[in-house]
Amino acid sequence: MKKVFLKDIAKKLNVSKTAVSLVLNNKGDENKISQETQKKIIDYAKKHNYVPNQLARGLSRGKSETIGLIIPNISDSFYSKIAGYVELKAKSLGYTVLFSSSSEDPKKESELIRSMLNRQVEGLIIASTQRNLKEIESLKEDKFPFVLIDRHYPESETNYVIVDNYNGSKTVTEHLLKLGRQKIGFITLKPGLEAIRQRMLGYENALKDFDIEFKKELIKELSPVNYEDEIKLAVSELIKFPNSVDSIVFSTHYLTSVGLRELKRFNVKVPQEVAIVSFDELSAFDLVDPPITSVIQPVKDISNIAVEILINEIEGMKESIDNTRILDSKLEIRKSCGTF
Amino acid sequence: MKKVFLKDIAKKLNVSKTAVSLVLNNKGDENKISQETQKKIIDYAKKHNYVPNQLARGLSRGKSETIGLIIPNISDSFYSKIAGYVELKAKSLGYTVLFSSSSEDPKKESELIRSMLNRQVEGLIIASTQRNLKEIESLKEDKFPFVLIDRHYPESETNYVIVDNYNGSKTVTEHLLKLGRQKIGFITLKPGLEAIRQRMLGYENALKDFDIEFKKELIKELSPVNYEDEIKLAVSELIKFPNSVDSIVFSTHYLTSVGLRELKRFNVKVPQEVAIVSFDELSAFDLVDPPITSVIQPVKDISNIAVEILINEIEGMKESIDNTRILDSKLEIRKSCGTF
DNA sequence: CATCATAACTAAATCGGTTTAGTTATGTGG
DNA sequence: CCACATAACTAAACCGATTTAGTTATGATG
Repeated sequence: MKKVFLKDIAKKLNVSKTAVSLVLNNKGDENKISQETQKKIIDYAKKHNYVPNQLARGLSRGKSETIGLIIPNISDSFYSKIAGYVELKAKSLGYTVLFSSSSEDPKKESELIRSMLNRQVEGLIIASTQRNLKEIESLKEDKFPFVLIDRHYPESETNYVIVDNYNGSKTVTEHLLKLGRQKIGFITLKPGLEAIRQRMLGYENALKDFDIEFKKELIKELSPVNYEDEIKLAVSELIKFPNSVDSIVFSTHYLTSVGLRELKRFNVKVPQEVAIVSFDELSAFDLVDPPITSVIQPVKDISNIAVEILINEIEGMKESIDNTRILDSKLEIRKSCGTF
Repeated sequence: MKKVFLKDIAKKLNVSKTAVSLVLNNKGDENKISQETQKKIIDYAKKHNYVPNQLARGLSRGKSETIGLIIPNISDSFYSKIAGYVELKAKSLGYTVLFSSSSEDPKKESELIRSMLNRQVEGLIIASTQRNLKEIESLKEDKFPFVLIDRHYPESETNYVIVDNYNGSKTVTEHLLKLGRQKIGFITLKPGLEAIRQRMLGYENALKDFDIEFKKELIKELSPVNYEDEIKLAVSELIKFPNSVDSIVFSTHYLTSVGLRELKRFNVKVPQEVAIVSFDELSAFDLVDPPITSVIQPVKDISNIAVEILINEIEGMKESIDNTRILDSKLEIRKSCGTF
């Protein structure tokens, strides 16, 4: 089964490449190609399974019907869900998605942005490392369509779709406080990320509202590079004297998993001795022992809205929709923080 | 910051496009471009941040340094992990990966294959719906490089990397038998997939080896489209009289999650009343109540080997490595099947 | 009947690279 | 000093589409 090209069709049917191209791009009518000719072309193309070479198409049109999605890590369930929904939504609007993982490395991220631009993507959705302000600003300058998700640059005015990290974190911390917990630890990544900073702030202000003294020792900030090890130390320090926390807030699902594994290894009873809650969840968190109270992020909404904003902008319907969104998260109460 | 093109560089430096192209592709020496000229070009390109347009490059070379990965669903943690490892490995070998999800739809899958070919991918890694034999055969005919992963077409001779589903399933079933379980249910998807068929066969033969009568009623085959609902019925039928199973083998991690959720809703004690085991696991399965005994698939190996085979073939080092692999899975024993 | 509009097309430029098949200038051996 | 090799380049074709700026034939209009 040989590949057919535009010129093959043209030659076989004794028409010009132009005619074939126009017809197959649904521009036959507006260019007054006769119905017979159109039918002839379409039939032939169908019969021979013609599909245009996207590279040639993209090159000559300067377009590609493709958007890029840059995320820190496709293996992380949070981002893989986003990728799934973005792909679905984009496809429904006629776009293909190019994924790539930055591995939380700003340099790689900026390479990816460039590489995607070379591939003529028409827009980008980026869950940024948040250490590429320059690159982002330059996209903005070039008026290149993009939407930040999950993480944004508060110092720069861009499209973004994020969740309300502050309130999500505050709410879940308050939940612990209402249940009578007083010594609440907080395990998080070093706040290079605004999202993480907001989660920390939410935690702090919840304490404040309950007139509980904020203690620096109860906050454990892990370096993003090898937190696997650090978290073990962090957990053990929190549960021991003099900290002896009665509960821990974990700022990502991954930290929660690893942390809980540690708590179990130390034979700490959860939630009796130490209650835990998680910002963001894993699909099995309701099955875990104990089921983990989590702040659930509206993954589907984030994805859909981001794609909508982006394609809206690509297709030039300026300003027609709200292009900065802060979505609410949902507190799913389970047994890991005890009950009323 | 304006984009620079090849011809801009050529014009500015008073050399030909050819020279620039050759030099930037590391073919300066073999084409006897003088060192000065080379340096001049390289310096200018670096200073002005030149990056070649991949579409143009791909179009003219008929290559793209890109491979395609087609999986059923990027949101599924099994496939998202594969995607992550494939991306990593491919990048380390100089290739970019184009992902896409087929949603388990053969028609979509065959569209994706075509669409990827149009994008000039140089090879494909496919976790096929296994209902596209024709498409696969035609790839083979065209001598287009591809590797099947996770699912292969036993009736067709191709490259593939899969796990030993039969033995994995047999082993885990035997494990239940050794623990004295006798009425073992099996919940699976309708075996359109060879992998699933093998898992079922493993289960059956384990029973046979233990002289336990194989009962059709204990096997529940769900339709892949709305198993969410069907599984609830399946679980309830299995645990009730006259089936009253003492254990269940779930054939995918997703079925395990949903199934366990159902068991809990029925207040069935796991593993005391019904032991469960899972083929394939979720990252939190060790934290679940009870921790779930699982057959763990070597996701990283699958990915790495598939990429190696593929790129080996793309780069024409024919036959130098073994191109059909059946990898062993690992039985991770946890508490969901009771203990010795 | 000359003019103009319109229908129905097409030739050729273009996108931004790669690659083939030269060309020119210089040096070397006989 | 001529023939030839070699170094150091370059013009132009090409990849497979899209798109601009025409062209031709026909029919209507005044």
